[in-house]
Amino acid sequence: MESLKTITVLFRAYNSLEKIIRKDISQYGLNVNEFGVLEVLFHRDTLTVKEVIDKVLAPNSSISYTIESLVRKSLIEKVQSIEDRRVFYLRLSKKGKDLMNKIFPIHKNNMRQILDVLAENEELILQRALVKIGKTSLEGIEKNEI
Amino acid sequence: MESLKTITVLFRAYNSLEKIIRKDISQYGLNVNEFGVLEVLFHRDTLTVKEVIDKVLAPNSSISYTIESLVRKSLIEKVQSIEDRRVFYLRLSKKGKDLMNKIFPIHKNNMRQILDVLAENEELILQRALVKIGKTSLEGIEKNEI
DNA sequence: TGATAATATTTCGAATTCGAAATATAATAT
DNA sequence: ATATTATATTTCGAATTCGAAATATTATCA
Repeated sequence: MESLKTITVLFRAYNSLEKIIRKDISQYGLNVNEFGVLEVLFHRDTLTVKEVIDKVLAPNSSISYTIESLVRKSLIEKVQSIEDRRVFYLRLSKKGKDLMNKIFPIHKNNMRQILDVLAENEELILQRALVKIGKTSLEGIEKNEI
Repeated sequence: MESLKTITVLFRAYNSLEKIIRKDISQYGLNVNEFGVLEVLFHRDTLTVKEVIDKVLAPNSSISYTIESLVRKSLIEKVQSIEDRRVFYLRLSKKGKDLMNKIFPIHKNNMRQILDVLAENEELILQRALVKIGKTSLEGIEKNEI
């Protein structure tokens, strides 16, 4: 392959999805990063700040701000680790869980509706390809190569 | 399919690519939107503001700001249409062309290096799938359905 | 032990990006 | 021809996001 069409369509797909999500969740007073953090905690229960940062892939300063904001809104709880006091554990509060139990199914429905233009097999290949790209570029970032 | 894994990996892939691009082009004093606009004009010669907005998929206010900034940097030229004076045409200046002729091949190389983890066939399927997703979600945005 | 390096997280000011409303112009309908 | 609607673009203030440096704590090593 020669062109960057893949990058172009990836960016376009991302941007339109993001636009939908942004609009969808703004009615609950959430922005995209906030929703991302909530979603990660919704599925994984307790995580450290670092783990959340690694999953969401946004800069640590942004996530730090986001977490602050979610704590202020009482949607998550933040507890300092006793063994290693650099570390803070995060988890959804009752309020946060309730919100996500309400929002997430709707969100999931919206997203699945879009994804269902793909055949099951197609979606699987898409997933695998995206994972590969994600991994490869992450390596580039870490090794500072690119 | 049931889960939203596809969305997750799409967002991760996007975020790591964006991080690389951001870093890559910041050495030329450009941000991602600026580069996006330059890239579009690099390939299409003359476009209106609206056409650029539709291609980049960022909010018109953001692109307006970006265009302003590129004009200030003398990287693009902006000319009002005579037939329809609501419309402004955009194109790269000499300086902008020179910059892109220098930057783009490097950028392309970096991106292709990442994409080349995929087999040709895999990349083609990825492209098609992403186009479908992009289109479907765009329809959702326009019809205000989701 | 004390110094140095590594890791986790936050702070800070600047830059970017956003959505909504405003402006400018053109197209359509009455 | 005038009013209304539609389209293209910008303005504006607020919110978000960024990168770099700072802080806090732990691990390593001389």
